[in-house]
Amino acid sequence: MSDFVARTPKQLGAILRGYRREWNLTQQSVGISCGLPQAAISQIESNPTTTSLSRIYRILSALDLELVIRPRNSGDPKTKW
Amino acid sequence: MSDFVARTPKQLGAILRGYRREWNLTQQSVGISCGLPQAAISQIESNPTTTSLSRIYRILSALDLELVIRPRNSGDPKTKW
DNA sequence: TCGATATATCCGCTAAACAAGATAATCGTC
DNA sequence: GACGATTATCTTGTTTAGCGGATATATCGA
Repeated sequence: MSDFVARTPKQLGAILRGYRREWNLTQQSVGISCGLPQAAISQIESNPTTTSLSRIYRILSALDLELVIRPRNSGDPKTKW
Repeated sequence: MSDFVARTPKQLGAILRGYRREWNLTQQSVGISCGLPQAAISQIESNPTTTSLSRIYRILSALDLELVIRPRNSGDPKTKW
């Protein structure tokens, strides 16, 4: 659990939304804790394609999340080394 | 190995650069394979703070990488569940 | 050290993100 | 259905990323 691959910006937005709801936070409260307006949180959760990295990172820290980069086949048991 | 936490945009850029070099690719070739000018790759590798997610994703796919979101304490052995 | 390759930085222009504020739509609950 | 709370969608003005294209500055090998 608690390890989500975000293969597209939209998936990333959905993941952020999922974590926010898991913590029972509103877009407003998340926005306040990371200095973004509620409208921005809404937009980012639905489609952050054109959003800047800085905004993403602000939300990540507000939700106490981290971002990991790894090769695509990392999760495939057949190609573990 | 091959699992890097990008705690800041700059770290993310450094990780992308590391992977590119591991594959022995130039900024130009990466740029061509993902439709970005070489200058953009350079800028993103050094400090992608203000870069859009779409650009990041384009590079990720060019380098065959994926992005994972997880709680901050995920890597701490003491707090595994 | 020289030459070639690779990387960094600069130009003007356009399109679009961003900020602030307001409002509209939606959801859950009674 | 009505209400409050939450989320989505506008508006206007300002800032800045992104694009193309070119050029400078490393960096590396011979």
